[in-house]
Amino acid sequence: MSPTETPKKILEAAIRIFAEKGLRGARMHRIAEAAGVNQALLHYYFQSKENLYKEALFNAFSNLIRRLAGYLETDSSPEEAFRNTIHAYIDLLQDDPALPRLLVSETLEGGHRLKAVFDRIRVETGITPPNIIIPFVEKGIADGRLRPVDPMQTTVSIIGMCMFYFIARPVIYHVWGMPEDEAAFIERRKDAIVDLVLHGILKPNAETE
Amino acid sequence: MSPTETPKKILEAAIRIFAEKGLRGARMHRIAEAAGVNQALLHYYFQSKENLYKEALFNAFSNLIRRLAGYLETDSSPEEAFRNTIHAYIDLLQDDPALPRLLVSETLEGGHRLKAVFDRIRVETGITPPNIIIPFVEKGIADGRLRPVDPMQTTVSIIGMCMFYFIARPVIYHVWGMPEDEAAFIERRKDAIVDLVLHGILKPNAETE
DNA sequence: GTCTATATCTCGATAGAC
DNA sequence: GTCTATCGAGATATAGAC
Repeated sequence: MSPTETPKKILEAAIRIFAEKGLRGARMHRIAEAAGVNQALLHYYFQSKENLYKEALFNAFSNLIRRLAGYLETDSSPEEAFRNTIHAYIDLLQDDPALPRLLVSETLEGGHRLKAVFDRIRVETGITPPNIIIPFVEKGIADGRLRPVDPMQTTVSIIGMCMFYFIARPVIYHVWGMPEDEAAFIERRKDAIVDLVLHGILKPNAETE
Repeated sequence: MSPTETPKKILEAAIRIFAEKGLRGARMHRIAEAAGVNQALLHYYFQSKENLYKEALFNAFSNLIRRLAGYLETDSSPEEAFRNTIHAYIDLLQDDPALPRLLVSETLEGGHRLKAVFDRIRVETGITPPNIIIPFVEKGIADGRLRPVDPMQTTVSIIGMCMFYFIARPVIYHVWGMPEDEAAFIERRKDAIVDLVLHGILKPNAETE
């Protein structure tokens, strides 16, 4: 295979395995196996497990942030902006189940590596990840279409509702049973979040417009 | 020390360390150290790390569920019921930071042990954990005070908003800075969730009553 | 019941041939 | 660049004295 393919394959396998098992649960020989290469090559290209993990985090998240920022270049109404944001967020998480798992397992480790990753994303792309939503809330309040809610708390609530499903999925399925059709379940999840958020923060007289 | 004290101290230390480091990150000798006992005693009382972990999960969660069920024995208005539930939930998580970390780290491991724990809680206490919220939603809809929302989706949203803060705390603090006063921050978090939920699901004409 | 000492195993990392 | 072979650290678990 072409020489530059090997580190790429290692990185892809690493993202998958780290997402599945977490930093401490992941095994270097499993990553090598998944990438179809020898274990010694992981160290040849990435030196240590720690460093491979950091590279995996950066790759996974810079990808997400870039794609999310693309969805949000819109100056439509608050209704449309929130609907689009929530749909985009859930679609991205659904496309790539590694992301919420990586985020959560790294957060449990203390989050300091994620801090470095966000800083690197900010430097390389100019985007400050969670500040994607806040301007929409502030603008909506200034325009008098949203009630005067706390923009930051609203952001945490929206991201929390979107992510929590992907984090707690095994537990949710155990409690209420595995849905017959998971795609349909996720569509209902989107609608429920959009419904709750719009009724929750739009000014009542603006809701029907 | 009294003989029955030792396993109790081990269990308390185990809950703390497993919550901090996760199953794979936790070290038996650290648990022994935190409990102030010899490492061999962990195996004397609990046989294996796996078994100690299961006992830790059961103890932590049966405690939470019992306390939460206590808060909810009320037949007040939907406004009060939701306010009380959200406040109670966040208070419990704040009192015991181990809980959300245990929940999440176990979910990342696949959640099958948590499944067994929930089953055991149901058998021993008669409570089905997440079904605590659903009856309130159903009753509110039947009474015509809530919009016809999906009770299960609403439950997932509420629990998600409450738990997500405790899961993502290190990341939130990195992005927006550590709050000067965390207790005040958490109070604002409660108010924001109550505000969003009540405006989000109460029937408009019922909101002002 | 509680301790010390140690067996056994697994993993990350590296040396060195090709 | 890629492989085989292996080192050495650190982990769980147990044997056996007290």
